[in-house]
Amino acid sequence: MDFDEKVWALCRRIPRGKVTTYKEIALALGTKAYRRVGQALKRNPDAPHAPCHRVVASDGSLGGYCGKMNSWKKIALLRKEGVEVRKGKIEEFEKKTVISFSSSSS
DNA sequence: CGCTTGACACCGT
DNA sequence: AACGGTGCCAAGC
Repeated sequence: MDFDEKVWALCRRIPRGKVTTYKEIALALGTKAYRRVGQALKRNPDAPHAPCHRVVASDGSLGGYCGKMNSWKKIALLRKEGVEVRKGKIEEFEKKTVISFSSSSS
């Protein structure tokens, strides 16, 4: 289980309608390399299996996974999940940011 | 081995 | 509030 794999694993653990920050993920893995998390998702070999779009920046913004592209389709998808996005920012971000989504399931 | 870069984060101005 | 600079950890050149 590499660091990156853990990241994708966490992403898949994120409940629908909720999001998490790179920071929390990194800390959850026991590190301070927020950037490593982002790169891990970027390299994401399991893209369709890892809802990286549920991972946002600490500001509540989409970050860079699509916020700079015209791939706002993902944003629309987030809204369908229950995550309201305003101008590229998460509504009620602080309330949707799930931290200890942990591995209690299964 | 050392410098630079990177889907970030935080403090200071 | 927006912009700039610095810190974090790892990978690439």
